[in-house]
Amino acid sequence: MTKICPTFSTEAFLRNTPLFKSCSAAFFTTMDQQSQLLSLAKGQVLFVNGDPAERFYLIKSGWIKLFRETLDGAQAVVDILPERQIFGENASFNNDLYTYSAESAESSEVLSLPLAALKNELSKTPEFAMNMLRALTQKTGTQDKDIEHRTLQNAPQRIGCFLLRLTNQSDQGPVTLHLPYDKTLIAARLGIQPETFSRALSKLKEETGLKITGATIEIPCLSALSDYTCMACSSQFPCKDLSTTPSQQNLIN
Amino acid sequence: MTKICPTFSTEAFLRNTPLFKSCSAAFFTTMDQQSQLLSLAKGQVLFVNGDPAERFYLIKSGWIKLFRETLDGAQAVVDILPERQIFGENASFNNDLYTYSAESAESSEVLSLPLAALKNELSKTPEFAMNMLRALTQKTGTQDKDIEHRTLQNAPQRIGCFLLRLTNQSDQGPVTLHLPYDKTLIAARLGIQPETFSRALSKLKEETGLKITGATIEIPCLSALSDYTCMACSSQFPCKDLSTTPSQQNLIN
DNA sequence: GCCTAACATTGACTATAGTCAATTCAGATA
DNA sequence: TATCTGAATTGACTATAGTCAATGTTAGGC
Repeated sequence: MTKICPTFSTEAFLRNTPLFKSCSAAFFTTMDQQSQLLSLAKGQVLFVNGDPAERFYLIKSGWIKLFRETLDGAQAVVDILPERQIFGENASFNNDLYTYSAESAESSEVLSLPLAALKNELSKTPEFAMNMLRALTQKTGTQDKDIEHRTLQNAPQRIGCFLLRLTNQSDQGPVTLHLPYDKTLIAARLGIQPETFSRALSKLKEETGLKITGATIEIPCLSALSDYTCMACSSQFPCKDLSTTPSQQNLIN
Repeated sequence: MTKICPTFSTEAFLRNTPLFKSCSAAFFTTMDQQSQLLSLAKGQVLFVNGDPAERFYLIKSGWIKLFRETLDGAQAVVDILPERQIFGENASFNNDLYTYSAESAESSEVLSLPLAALKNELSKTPEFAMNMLRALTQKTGTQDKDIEHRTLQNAPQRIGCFLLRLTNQSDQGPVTLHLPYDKTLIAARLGIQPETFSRALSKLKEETGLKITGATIEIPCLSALSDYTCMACSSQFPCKDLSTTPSQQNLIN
């Protein structure tokens, strides 16, 4: 096993990741032996859409941007993943070709793991396959939500929704939160241009009384924000698809 | 088994549906015994988002619209499914609650089948679980594509893409095709208002030389259409995610 | 602590899509 | 075949977001 950080245990990290909780001992051993821990600078590209795939990835720290781009460089951000999320694994059901491009959105650490062993474990351990089905189902649910929001919500509402999902879903009173990554990146994630994002955030501020200081946002009244935002959503705050546990958890949206 | 049509065999239909090809004999028997064949009029609602779920559905004929709607009635169409597609099955990984609403887009026939038996079979037959994973992976891929298109393509391009995906992907010369369902519904599927759809189709006609007669569309030059349309897509025509077999197949996009 | 590059904001203008209302058209039904 | 209803189109106008260019702002590297 290639370790940049000698005190890090791939096996322990995998065992602590809920998705893998039912995997076999042999799986953990193989993964540990064939893993590589990669340190990525911001902007570093891991693979691009259509590349042949032998490995999938598990995020140890940082943020990974998944995107697709056209010949002339326009790009659509498909997702931005936080730690403990995997990506590239779907290539094993797509003729071993990646279906999107992946780059590091901040300096990040990811584990590179063998795809073949993953697929093997899926076919051998039904409980793991069920967990993977559960994870994938959650993903399609999130995508449905994204499609809905891009159809029904305007830019300020999409931003409001993004903010609400950063809060602890059981919060009542005023909340202060810190944006998890660049505004430009949030904008891209929401399918909005940076300039529009900036103006839309101002609008949202006027409409719902936010207090904004750089990347820190104070929400004096959650219900004012949710009234404005969730008006154009099929689900009301608190969001049904999120747990009421800490906000970081919910970034896995 | 409740049969409206006495000559129809649920078991045979399931056995001929690729997704179920690895299922156990017991599964087919249970499904056959507990199935119901439903005839749905256009506009009939099968279930709504958030309903408790005991059954999933397999389309025998027609088209089923999956959508989500806000309190004030605005709706986002998430997908429109053709025959042999299943839906509602994801509820079994969402606390047995449906994640979208479903209604018949044309007069349709669907098989209603027990969710519990599906979940049981998934956990018992790894090969079936793998097939389901493959199907779900394809679905997330399609959704990624949709998100990309809503981000990067304008209305005429989205329509052009829709048309190209109706063609046999190996076609070269002029193609004549028939729209599979109402223009209003196509518009909704693409996230466009009907009026905008109408104008955008005219624009596409001017730009790429289509000939339009009601729901029949002649494409004199495929490459003119794909040049115009795929310019704003990460993938070039013929679409990588479609087989080169008959067009009906590709509606499962 | 200063400098710099990337990020963020603002202004002015344009492009695109949405809305509302009025017809027109086409397919199903009697 | 006449009628009726929902679908489709068109026009006029509005709303929203995108583009391009200039200018602030800020965090990290030296």
